[in-house]
Amino acid sequence: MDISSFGAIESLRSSLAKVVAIPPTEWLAFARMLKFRKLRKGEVYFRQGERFDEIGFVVRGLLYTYYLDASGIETVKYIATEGTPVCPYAALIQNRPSHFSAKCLEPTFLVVLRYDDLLKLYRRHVCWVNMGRIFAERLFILREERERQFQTLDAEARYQCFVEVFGKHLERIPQYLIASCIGISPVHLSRIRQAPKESTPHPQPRL
Amino acid sequence: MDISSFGAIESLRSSLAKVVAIPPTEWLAFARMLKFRKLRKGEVYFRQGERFDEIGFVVRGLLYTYYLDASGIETVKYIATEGTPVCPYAALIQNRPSHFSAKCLEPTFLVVLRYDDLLKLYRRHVCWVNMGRIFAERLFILREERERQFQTLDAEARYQCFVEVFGKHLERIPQYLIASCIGISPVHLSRIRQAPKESTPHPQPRL
DNA sequence: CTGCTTCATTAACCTAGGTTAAGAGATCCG
DNA sequence: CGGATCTCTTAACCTAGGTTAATGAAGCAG
Repeated sequence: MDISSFGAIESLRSSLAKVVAIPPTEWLAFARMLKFRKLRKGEVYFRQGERFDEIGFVVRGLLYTYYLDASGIETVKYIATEGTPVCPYAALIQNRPSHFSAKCLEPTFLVVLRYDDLLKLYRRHVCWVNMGRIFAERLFILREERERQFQTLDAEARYQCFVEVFGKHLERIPQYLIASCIGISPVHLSRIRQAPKESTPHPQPRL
Repeated sequence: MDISSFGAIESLRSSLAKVVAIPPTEWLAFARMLKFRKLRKGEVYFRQGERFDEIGFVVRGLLYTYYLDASGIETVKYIATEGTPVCPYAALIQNRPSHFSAKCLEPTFLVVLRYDDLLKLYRRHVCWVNMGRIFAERLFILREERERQFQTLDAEARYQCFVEVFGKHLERIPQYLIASCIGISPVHLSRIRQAPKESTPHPQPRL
């Protein structure tokens, strides 16, 4: 555990405390379970088809998760930014190999909790079960919303949604990965960005 | 509570007992909270844009959930069959109006629990929090899988997935709703069913 | 039985978005 | 500095799937 870990744990503590109240002893037990990972740009954090038993929280850096098809083509599943968890959650729950991979877009620092340890926490104290429930609920909401976008929106509207969510990080993510993430070709995304059909005739960009 | 309710509660009990162990007193408290709904074919169970505070379990019958767009066009979100829950879960969690509606395809009988009561159960006993967590996890897995299908599969492959999940109920669901549910036009679904491009040259249908 | 309505099929035509390919800036590196 | 390598853009062309519309089958009311 290097010196930078302390700040990371503190920031994690304050964001978890907003979700449920955690008694001090529980917090200590939790903090003792945490580990850390430093990953280089381009490094794979976990791999499709393999078992993986960690939940990572992004402290610094940026990752993307992706499906790999039979011919080796990557399809971006989602982007993980600072403050968000990154793990093959469905695979952990079901104790199966992950059906997607995760790779760093930047040098990345993660705080990690083993899934085994999370299960131990569930048995220790209700607060962790509530935490787990609330996290699962939030992930559910995220997935349902994205499902809705794919089912009901066209390419341009999906791009607008992407910008709403990842606007602050747009310049850190290559455009061809954004395209893949919203399910279109990089060529088409370029067209969209070039000539947005003005739905609401939006005000001039302020200088 | 009519006579048919007892069988319904018993079947609910046995399916919940498979998820977590429920102490007898807790089961009683739960059972006392349950209510029942009988809906006619075509009747709307809950409506997009309105608050709704029940979780329904389908005992008998069939419903579909759907988004309604600005021009009044329905897009089928999903199908709820016997033994599955039906509720605007994201809306309940966030205490907001539902962003989709639910309508019966057949005369339907539901066992219902008020969301308020579920929150009370969470405060009563850990078993309910675990139940809530596990339900949220399962719903998450379902939504994530469907998101993946929309992002990575073409129309025909999505139809195959639909058949895998709802095969037993295919004949109860009109084809144009199936088409909408997998995000294609009814015309195209008809084309797919007419001429499936043989991926694996499947064996002759046995007689 | 007849007429009405609802759903599936089929064909003709159309469009959103994919594919391929050819530059043009960047960025990096020797 | 000059070349590689990446990424984005643009244009030409192509295709999966949408739209419209006509026809037919099946259910149902009277």
